[in-house]
Amino acid sequence: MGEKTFYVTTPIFYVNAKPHIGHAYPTLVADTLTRFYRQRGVDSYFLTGTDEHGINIERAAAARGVALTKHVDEIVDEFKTAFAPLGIEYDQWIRTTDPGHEAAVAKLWRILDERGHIYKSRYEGWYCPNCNEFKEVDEKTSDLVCPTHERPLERLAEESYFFRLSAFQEPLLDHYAKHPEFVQPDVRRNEVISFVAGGLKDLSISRVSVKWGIPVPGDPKHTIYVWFDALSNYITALGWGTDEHQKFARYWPALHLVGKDILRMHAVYWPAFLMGAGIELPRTVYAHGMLLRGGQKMGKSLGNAIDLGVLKRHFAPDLIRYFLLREVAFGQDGEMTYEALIDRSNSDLADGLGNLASRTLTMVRNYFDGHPPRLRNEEQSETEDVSSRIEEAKRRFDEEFVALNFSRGLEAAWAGIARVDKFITDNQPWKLAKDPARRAQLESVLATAYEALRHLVLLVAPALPATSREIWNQMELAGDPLTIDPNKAVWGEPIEVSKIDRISPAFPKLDKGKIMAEIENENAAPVSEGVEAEDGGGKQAGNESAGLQAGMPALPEVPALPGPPATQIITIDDFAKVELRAATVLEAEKVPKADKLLRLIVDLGEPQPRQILAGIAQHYAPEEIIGRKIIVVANLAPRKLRGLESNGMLLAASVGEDGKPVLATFTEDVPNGARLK
RNA sequence: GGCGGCGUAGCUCAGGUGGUUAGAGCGUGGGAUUCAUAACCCCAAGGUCGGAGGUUCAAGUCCUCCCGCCGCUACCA
Repeated sequence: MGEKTFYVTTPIFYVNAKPHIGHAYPTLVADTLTRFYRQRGVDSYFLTGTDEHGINIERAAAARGVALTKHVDEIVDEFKTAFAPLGIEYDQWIRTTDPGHEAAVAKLWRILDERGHIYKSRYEGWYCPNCNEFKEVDEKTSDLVCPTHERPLERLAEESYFFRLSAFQEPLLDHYAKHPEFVQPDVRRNEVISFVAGGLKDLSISRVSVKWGIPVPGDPKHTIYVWFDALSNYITALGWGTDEHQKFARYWPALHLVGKDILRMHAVYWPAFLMGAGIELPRTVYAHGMLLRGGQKMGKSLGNAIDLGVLKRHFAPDLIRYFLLREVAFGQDGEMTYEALIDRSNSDLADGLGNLASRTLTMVRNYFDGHPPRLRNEEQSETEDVSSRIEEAKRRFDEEFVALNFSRGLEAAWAGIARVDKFITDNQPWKLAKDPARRAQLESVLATAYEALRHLVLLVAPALPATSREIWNQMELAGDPLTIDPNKAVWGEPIEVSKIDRISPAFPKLDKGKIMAEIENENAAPVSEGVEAEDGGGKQAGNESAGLQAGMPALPEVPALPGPPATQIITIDDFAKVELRAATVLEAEKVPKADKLLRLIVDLGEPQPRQILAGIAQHYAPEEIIGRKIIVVANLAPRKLRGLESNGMLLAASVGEDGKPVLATFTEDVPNGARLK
């Protein structure tokens, strides 16, 4: 290990959703990495936590009729409770409501202000409370819903402080160029560079209409933008900006694990803030992929979410962790299904590592009365290959884990396991055991197998902390495998061992049919356990990047209370302003050079047919829409799109993940121009 | 539309700077074995390496075009 210290962070989780596998994923990875470095003697620190400010939290608490602090406390507890059984051992759980954090964020603000990176202006535009982001939408034509959430946007016209993000375009590009490791994987770096090269606008970093947050220093009617608040956690947690900044000096800069959906905040905004304040940038922002099911993001609306509650009831924590590390290429999207989980468990863990331990220990117990034979220095050309393969596995494992290629690292370890299995089969110790004359050979074979297993268990310990300890104990070895550096374990060195007697499978074989049936039963009759619920609405349930509020769904239904007011209530007068009319499509054609646009000529019962444009070209061919009866918003302000004027908007349902449009129509004949009310 | 990436055995994927019979794991089929969680070990698929051209003595591996996916971004809804 070259590094002197290691500091890893997960996104901090936005407390308006229940914990789910999407939160657990980067957290398990961070935990594994921390164990990996720590096992190798690197001074390591693992930070996770919760993001608790913002308008959404404010509203959710209000909807529940609960005090804000009580509300967030309860949800934080839920997160901690959900993570505990997964074997996650973080060093610190930061909360953005921690007083120390709030003070340090204010300090960061003051520094940026003093250095001239902040100015006061006025913001007018549309805001998505789910993203906590301002959206650029065209109000004349838009539905005014957030493109990622399909939730209504909110109109904001208020005084706001701005961060001079635009001034950091060149410094950022320069940094990306000089530090290719700063944004990973490469694909993501390309995206970030392309985004920044496209020009940066100054960033609104305060809100006056939000109270639940950190006040702007010197201007308390403003509240600091939640992302500014949240991102700062990575340094405030270490005591930056306070008298207690030893950890900051010791551990910064960090490896930030983030979901690819919140990459921009981490790879553009965050380093710009830090540059502005003259603080060293993170070492790496690594964007991991999303967990998929059936090729699609997990989500309740699709009914395909993998549920933490179900996972915990049926599968061991080590298996969940191993699966995510081994099956999913970190940095790429990955499929996660219960079936695949069971298959991995059976083939890799039960038949692989588990069975190797089992057969080795059983023979030691049966042939050597439980006392593992040790290697002798005599000729053992046959075993030399085994030891060199194990060393190779160790070397590759470390190389890949440092590069965050967990899947490949584990592959290397398993190649080592296969080599030992083959060695045992080739040498047939069960036959040697029947011939007293070949006792020495038997000893050599089992000593080699046992020694190889010792090294392999050490190697995989960060990925299988609980079960590696279990196997280690069954091997009757002294100490804790998670505190022994595999690279310092010497082949054949003297070790402390006691008599082996209790042997039991560390990874019992899983009955796929049975487990799948059980899971299906549960899905049919959902068990009410807090941690498993996804949100009630929106398309973005389960899988969004853990935390930092990138599209976290709103709080799930609270018992005995109606759901939070995700939609604005309007009066009948508001509705009356909208003039909906029946119409018939007379002509339709694709608009050149536009992916989604169809140009329609519609009969609204008016003297002249109208031209309207509709963004449905990806789902409706012009010919299949001609002649259809549709519903049009007739009094929408005219709008030019692609140089063509649109005089109205057709109505369509937005269905599914990608908002596929389905045209609204009538089942009975309706004259053109008939008003809907 | 712009930028980036992908498309290799049933499935998931490896295949720096072009060069022997294109690989691995899983699944499947056959064999061998019995120490072990019916596990392990051995053998097998004969895959137009998305399609079409081109460069080259030689191309999954370079170039051009096309098709199909995906991401970011713009436009749009």
